[in-house]
Amino acid sequence: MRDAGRRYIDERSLTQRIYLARPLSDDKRNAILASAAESVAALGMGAPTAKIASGAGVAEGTLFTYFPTKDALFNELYLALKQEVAATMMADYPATGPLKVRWRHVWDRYIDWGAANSTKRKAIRQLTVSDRIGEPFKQSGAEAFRDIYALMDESVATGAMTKQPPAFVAAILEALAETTMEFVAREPDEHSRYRSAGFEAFWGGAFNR
Amino acid sequence: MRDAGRRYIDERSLTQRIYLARPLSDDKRNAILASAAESVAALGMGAPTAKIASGAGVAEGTLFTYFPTKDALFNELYLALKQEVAATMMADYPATGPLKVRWRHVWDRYIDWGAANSTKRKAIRQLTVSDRIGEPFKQSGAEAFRDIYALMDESVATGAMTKQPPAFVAAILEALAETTMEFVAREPDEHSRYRSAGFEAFWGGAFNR
Amino acid sequence: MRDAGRRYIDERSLTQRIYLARPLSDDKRNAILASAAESVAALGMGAPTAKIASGAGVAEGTLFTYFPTKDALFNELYLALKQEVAATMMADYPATGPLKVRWRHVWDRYIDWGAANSTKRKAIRQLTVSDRIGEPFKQSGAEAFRDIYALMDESVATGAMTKQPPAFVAAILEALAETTMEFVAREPDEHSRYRSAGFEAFWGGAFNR
Amino acid sequence: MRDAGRRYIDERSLTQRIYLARPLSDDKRNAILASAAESVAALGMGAPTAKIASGAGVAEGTLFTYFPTKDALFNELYLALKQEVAATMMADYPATGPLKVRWRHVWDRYIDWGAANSTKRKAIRQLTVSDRIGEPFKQSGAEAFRDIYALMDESVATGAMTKQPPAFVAAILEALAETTMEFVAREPDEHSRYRSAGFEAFWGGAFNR
DNA sequence: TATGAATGAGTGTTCATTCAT
DNA sequence: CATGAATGAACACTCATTCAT
Repeated sequence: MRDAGRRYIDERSLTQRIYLARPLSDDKRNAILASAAESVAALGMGAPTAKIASGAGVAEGTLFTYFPTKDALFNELYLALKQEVAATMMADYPATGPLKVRWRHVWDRYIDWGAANSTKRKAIRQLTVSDRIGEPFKQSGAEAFRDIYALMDESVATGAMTKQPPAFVAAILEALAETTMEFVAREPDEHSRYRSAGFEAFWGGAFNR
Repeated sequence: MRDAGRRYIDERSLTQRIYLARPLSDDKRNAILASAAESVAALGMGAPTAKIASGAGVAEGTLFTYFPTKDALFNELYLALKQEVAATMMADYPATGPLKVRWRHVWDRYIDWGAANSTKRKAIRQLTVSDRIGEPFKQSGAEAFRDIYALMDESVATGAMTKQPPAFVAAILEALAETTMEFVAREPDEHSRYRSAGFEAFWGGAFNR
Repeated sequence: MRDAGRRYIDERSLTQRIYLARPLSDDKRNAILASAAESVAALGMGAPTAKIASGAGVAEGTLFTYFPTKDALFNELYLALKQEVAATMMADYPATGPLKVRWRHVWDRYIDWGAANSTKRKAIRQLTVSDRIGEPFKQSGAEAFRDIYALMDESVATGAMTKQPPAFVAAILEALAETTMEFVAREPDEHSRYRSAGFEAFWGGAFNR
Repeated sequence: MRDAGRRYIDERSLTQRIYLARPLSDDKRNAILASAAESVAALGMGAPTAKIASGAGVAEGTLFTYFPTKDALFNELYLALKQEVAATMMADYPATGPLKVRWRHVWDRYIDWGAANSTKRKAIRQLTVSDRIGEPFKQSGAEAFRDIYALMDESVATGAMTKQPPAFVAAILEALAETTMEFVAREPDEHSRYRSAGFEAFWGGAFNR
C-alpha cells in the first residue's frame, strides 16, 4: 500500500536529517505539526486527526500523506518541539564566561520560551507522559538536550551532582523548569521572580555543596 | 471515608418494617479504584471503563453504580491516590528533631512509595496532566500536602525559599521527587543513591544559601 | 420463578375484574400507574422503569412485584386510562332525551376530561401508537367504548353512518375528539368554541345527510 | 432539495487544481431515509441507527455522515414524508371545477397514498407523536399542507367551519384521513367504501350545515 | 497529490430485570 | 413483601484509516 516509512525515518541521522527529493509541501507539513500542537495542548492525546487536519487547513486524508499514522505525527511533533526548545535555549549562548552565567542564560531562555509558548509547553507535556513516544524518538529528543550539557561538560564535574549522570542533572533542570513555568503561567506578573527563584533552586541544588 | 454500612442495620422502628437491600460494598468500590489505577497507568485516560470494570471483577454496569461517570471515577481516584501519598509521607513522622531530618523522612517515604507503587505513580501522573480533574478535587488533593508543609512551617521561613509561597516549595519537592522516582524505576539498584541525590538537590536548592 | 400472571389476568372478566385475596397494596399499584402515565407522557415509551418507580415513591424492584414486565405495566395503564375515559364520558349520562343531546353530553365530557388531564391524554396517545399494547388489551379498551355506543344503538341506525360499522363511528369520534383536545390545549381560552366546533364536525359528518 | 453533485465538477480554474473527493450520494441519503421509515414504522423511535444503516446498505458510521444525529435524521424524515404526502395530494389537482370535487381529489389521493404506503404512514405517525420533531420542522411540514388549503381558500369561507382557523380544518382532515386509512389497512377489500364514508364524514362535518 | 466519503471497531452510558438482603 | 445493588446486552456516536475520485 503506502510506503509508510518513506520519508519518515532517515537512516543517516535523526538530529540532522536530510530531506530527499520530495514533492510534499513543507508548509503543509508544518501547518499540520502546528495544528497538532494546539490540538494536543487543548485535548490531550485524544485529539482527533480530523480536527488537527482542519486546524491546519488541509483535508482529513492529507494528514496521512504527510504522516502515515497518528502516532507517527505525534512522535515527529515531540521531536520537533524538543528541538525547538533546545535551539531556543542555545541561541546567543555565551560560550565563554562564568559557569553560572551560562547556565542562567540557558535557564532564562527556557523559562521565557515556556511563558511565550504555553500551548507548545502543554503539548510537550502531554506527549511526554503519553507512553506513545517511541524510544528512538525519546532518545533523539534527549540528545538535543544532552548536546547542551555537553557544551558545559566541565560544570558537571563540579558540585553536588558530581557523581550523578548528566541525564539526571538534565532531568532535574527540566523538572524544575517545568514547575517554574507552571507558576509563571499562573502568575505572569511574577515572571521574573519565579524565574530567578527556580534558577536558584536548580543552582543551589545541583552545584552547591 | 465512605461508611457504606451506615443504613445497613435498621433500628428505627419495630412496627414499621423498613426493608433493606444489599448495601454498596466498599470492597467493590476499592477494587474499581485499584483497577482504574492500573488501567490508567497502562493505557492513560483512554482506558476503557469496560476494562476497568472487568479488572475489578465487576460487571460493566456496576462501575456506574459506584461512580456516576468515568470522570467522576478518575477524580475520586486522583483524590484517593493523593491522600494515600500524603498519609504515607506522614507515617511515623518525627515531630521533633532537626528540620533536615524531618524533611528527609518525608522525602524518603515519598520516594519509597513511588518505587513500591510504580503503577499508582504512573496513574497519578496521567491524572495530573489530564485536565479532567476538577478544581475542587485538585484543591482537596493539594490540601493533603499543605497539611504536611504546615507541620514544618518554620522551615519555610529559612533559606533560599524564604520569599516564595509554600505552594512553590511543595511543587518543587514534587517535581524533584517525581524525577527521582523515574530514575529509581529505571535503575532499581541505584535506589538509595538517587534518593539521596534527589534529596540533596531539594535541600540544597530550597534551603541553602 | 415468579408467577407473573398470578393476578395480572383474571379469567372471568376484563371489564369487571374481581380481585382475589391479595396482599399487594392498591395504593402502591395505583401510584405506579399514575407515575407511569406521567413518565410516558413526558418521555414516551422509553420512560425508564426506574423513573416510574421513583415517581411512585417505591423502589425499582417493587415495580416488578406489581407488574411482571414493563410491557405489562403499559398494557394495564392503557386499559386503566381507557376505562377512566369511558367512565367519565358516561357519568350523569342522560339516558333519555334527544339523540344529539346525548351525544353532545358524551362529547363534552370527553373534551373536558382531555383538557383537565393533558398528561393522561398524552400518555394514552403514546401507548396507542406504540404497538406494544397487546390485542387483548386493545380489545378490552375498545369494549369500554363500544359499551357506550351500544347504549345509543339506535342512533347509528340513522344518518350518514348508517352503513358503517359502529367501530368506525367510534374511531371517528375519537379522532375528532383528539384533534379538538389538541387545539383546546394550545388555546385554552377557546376551549368551548373548539369543543362546539369539533362536535358539529362530528355530528354533521356522522349523522347528517 | 439537496444538490449533492453541486461541487462535483470543478470548472473554476485550470492553473490552481482543485481536488475533489467522492461527493455525498443522494442515493445513499435516500436509502437511509427509506430504511429509517421502515425501521421507525416497525420499531418506533427506538429503532437502532445500526439497523437503519444496515437496512440502507451502508455502514453504521455512514449514517452519521449524512445526518449528524439520530434526531436530525428523524426530523428530515418527517419533513420528507410530509412533503411527499403533500405532493401526492396535489398531483393532477383539478384547479377548476366544483369545490367538493377538488376536495375529493385531494382526499382520495391521500387515502390511496396511505393504503399503498402503510410503512410510511406508520412512520409519520410515530414521528408526529414523538415530541422529537423540532418546531421548525413541524412548521415546514405544516406549510406543505397549508399550501394546499390556500389553493382552496374560498372553500374555507363556506359552511360549518367558517369561523374556524384553517389549521383546524386541516387537522380534522388529517385525523379523519388517518382513521380512514387505518380501516382501509385492516379491511383492504373495503378500500373504496371506507374512502367514501370517510370523505362524507369530512365533507358533512366541515362544510354542510 | 489532495480530497473527503466510507468504514466498522470501540466507547461511555442506560436500563429492564434479577436476586441477595 | 420491599429494597436497591448487580448485571450485561444494547445503543448513539466517534474516529483512525482507506480509497475512489
